[in-house]
Amino acid sequence: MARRGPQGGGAAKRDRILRAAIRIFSQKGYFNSRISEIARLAGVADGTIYLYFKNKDDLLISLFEEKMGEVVSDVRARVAEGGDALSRLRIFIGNHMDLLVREAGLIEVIQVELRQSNKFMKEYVPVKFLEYLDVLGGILDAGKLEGIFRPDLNVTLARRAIFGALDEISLAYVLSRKRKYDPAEAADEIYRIFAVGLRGQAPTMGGKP
Amino acid sequence: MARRGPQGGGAAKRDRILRAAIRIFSQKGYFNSRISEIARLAGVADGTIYLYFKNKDDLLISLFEEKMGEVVSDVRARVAEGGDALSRLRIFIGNHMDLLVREAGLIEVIQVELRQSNKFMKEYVPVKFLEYLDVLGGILDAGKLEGIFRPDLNVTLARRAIFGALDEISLAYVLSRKRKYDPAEAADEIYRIFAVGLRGQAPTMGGKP
Amino acid sequence: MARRGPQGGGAAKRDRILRAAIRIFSQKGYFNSRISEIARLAGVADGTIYLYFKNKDDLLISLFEEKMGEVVSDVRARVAEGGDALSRLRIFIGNHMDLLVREAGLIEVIQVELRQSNKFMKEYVPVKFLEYLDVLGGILDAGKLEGIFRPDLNVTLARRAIFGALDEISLAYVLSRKRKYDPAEAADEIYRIFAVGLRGQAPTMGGKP
Amino acid sequence: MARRGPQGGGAAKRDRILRAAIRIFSQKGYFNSRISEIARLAGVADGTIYLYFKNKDDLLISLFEEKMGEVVSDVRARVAEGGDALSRLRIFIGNHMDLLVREAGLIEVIQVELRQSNKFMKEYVPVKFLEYLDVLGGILDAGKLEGIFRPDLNVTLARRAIFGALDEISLAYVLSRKRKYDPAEAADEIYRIFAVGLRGQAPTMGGKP
DNA sequence: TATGAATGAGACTTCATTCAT
DNA sequence: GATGAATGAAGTCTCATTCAT
Repeated sequence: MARRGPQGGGAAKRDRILRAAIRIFSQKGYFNSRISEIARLAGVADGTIYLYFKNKDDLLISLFEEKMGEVVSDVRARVAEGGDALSRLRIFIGNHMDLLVREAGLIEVIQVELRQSNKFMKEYVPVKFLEYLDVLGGILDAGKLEGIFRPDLNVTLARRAIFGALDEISLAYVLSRKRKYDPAEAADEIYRIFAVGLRGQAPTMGGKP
Repeated sequence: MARRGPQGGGAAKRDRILRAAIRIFSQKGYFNSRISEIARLAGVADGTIYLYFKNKDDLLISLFEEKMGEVVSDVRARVAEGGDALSRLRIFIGNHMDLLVREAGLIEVIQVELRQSNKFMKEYVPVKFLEYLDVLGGILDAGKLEGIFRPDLNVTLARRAIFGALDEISLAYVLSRKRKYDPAEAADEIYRIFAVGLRGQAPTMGGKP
Repeated sequence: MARRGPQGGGAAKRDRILRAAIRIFSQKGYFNSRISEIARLAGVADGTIYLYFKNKDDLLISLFEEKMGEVVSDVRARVAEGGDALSRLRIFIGNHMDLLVREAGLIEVIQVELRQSNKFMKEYVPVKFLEYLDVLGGILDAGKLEGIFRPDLNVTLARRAIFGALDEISLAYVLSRKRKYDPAEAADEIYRIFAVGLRGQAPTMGGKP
Repeated sequence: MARRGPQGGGAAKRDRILRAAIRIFSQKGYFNSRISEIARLAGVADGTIYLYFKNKDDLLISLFEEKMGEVVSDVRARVAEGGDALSRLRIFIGNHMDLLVREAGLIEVIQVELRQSNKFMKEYVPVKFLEYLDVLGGILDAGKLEGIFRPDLNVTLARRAIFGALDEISLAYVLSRKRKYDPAEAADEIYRIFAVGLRGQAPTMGGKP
């Protein structure tokens, strides 16, 4: 998040580089992306990238943190507009699926690369991602207090489950060329499942359990 | 030294290479793994790997397909033991979380690399992964017929949602050194959420919707 | 007329750059020194250096010639104060070792970089260095005329030998952190060796020659 | 000195690389030499160099230590042939000047690069160079015991002085295209100076001291 | 089959130098 | 004159893959 490199007018150039990186990383993946390609797309010389970012890793991480930071701020504001926990959950889910359209490249990078980075970049903690999860956790906690979700709900697990569901569906959407379903409809279905699922008791099973 | 037959000895060697690849890929990721390191761990020469696999990509894909194939066969057999859709869903979920313990390395590779590969390896269709999803889809379809899940449930989406939830929780488990929760307990919680969530109608929201 | 760069106020800036270059070159060596680092230490912009010097090579050579020029003028004046060749040799040697203290950085640069430059910079002739050697050669020539040194002394070789001895001892002094010996004492010892050595006949050897 | 890289047949290749490095380094200097150029001259691929040496630095240092090691062994054997300290000093000096002819490239590299490396390569101690100085120190110590050199001679300084004289004259020889003097004659002159200089008392100076 | 030394294309990154302001 | 952001050529080193043994 630290602004390295030239100030002022440079900010626009820095942003051009970040956008180019999103585009290239999302198309080819981090390891298959070439700095020279990002530079070309950003309309700068290769070396210029190193005025704004320490190295290729730093470019990826800056992209995560800064762009994800914007996403987090945005979803926070949107969720705050909601009423009870259910309506806020609805907003959160709807917003997530909507991001697929609004911020396609960024989402693709995050989905594919965040896992790699999480696991293989030493010393990298995905702060902004954890904040995003916290927004969801806050909704679930509130829902328990409001009596909307069952009191013994494991929020830590549940928020991961919801995020995982959203993320997987996003990925399927992103990967399939055919775009079989509509993100808004998908948001509805996911909401229905969790709105009910977080509230009630499990039914009894039939047959050999 | 008496040489083993080409089949027997070779098959064992091939498997040693695959196991070594799982170990190294899961620790460092595909792009950070070196063929020479896999060879060393497998106890063969670098060149030997190319007698069994076309190239590094092929090693990863073979690993996906073959090992994932075993996982699919296994879960099919286990699920067949169940009674109604709910009990089979319970088995599926329990089995998935249990894989984290039984097949730790493999799961880590699949979680992290499958996304990359899905997106960036030309011409690769993750057949076995889709079969795994089909097992889940079969359970959901049956549940609808059995009247356990609501009739308008979008199975295509729901199976992705369930898989995503399981996968994300697995990932969190794998990434956290602390192992905050028990896979079996996590399986219970996930089951409760979906068993209920797949059945009922969404409640009405309060506040600004 | 021959003056490069800006006039007046510029001269001070030019000197700041030269001093900074001495400091950086002496610490890191020519090839490991960065123009940007010299600029920072001199308190000017990178580009400013190119207003006063043609390029990095020119900066090094200017440094050699100008600073070495001062050293030569200075030693000439000091030597002129001496009486016979021996006393002038003593002054020359004492002055050289004293330079280690008075002009530490410059000496380090000359010792280490002059060799490189001598050999690898096309078209560079270290004029001032040769003048420095000439001062020494003049003393030896005079000594021969005065009958203090033996008449068949090869002055060309001897002046190199004396310079080499002084230079090597200076280098050892500069390189060792411990500063094992005192430059003034070292000057005494060197003087003793050469004062005697330049005069007499070699003794006969014993054993297998 | 540690033998890295392939064994056996590789030793010849390793040596080809070292010889090529000596040639290129001596012609252009370390920093102006390209790995690709050394590889070409050695008749190997660029990457092959890295099978035998860790990096470019390691190539230079290996060259110093291994080749200098041979020089030290050799001079030790030659000096042991001598009788008293004077005759051994004569051998040492003669051998040093003779190296200029026998091992021209190596000597050039050592003269020019050792200074750089001494000063700027962290953690590098020129062990073999110090051993070479020790051979000279041993001769001087013996000479004092034999009563050939004066008893208050500072051996640490004197051996540096002798080495410096030899080194500087070698450098001048190497640098001058014209080859003004003969190494053997130069050896004679240097020997005469030190054989006398190390023995006697300094004469008194005339004039202003 | 198995080996592993050798290959060489190509990536990241640095940094002297330029030039619009 | 002074600046310093921008340039882009070029070098070191890596590593998947090959092939002679």
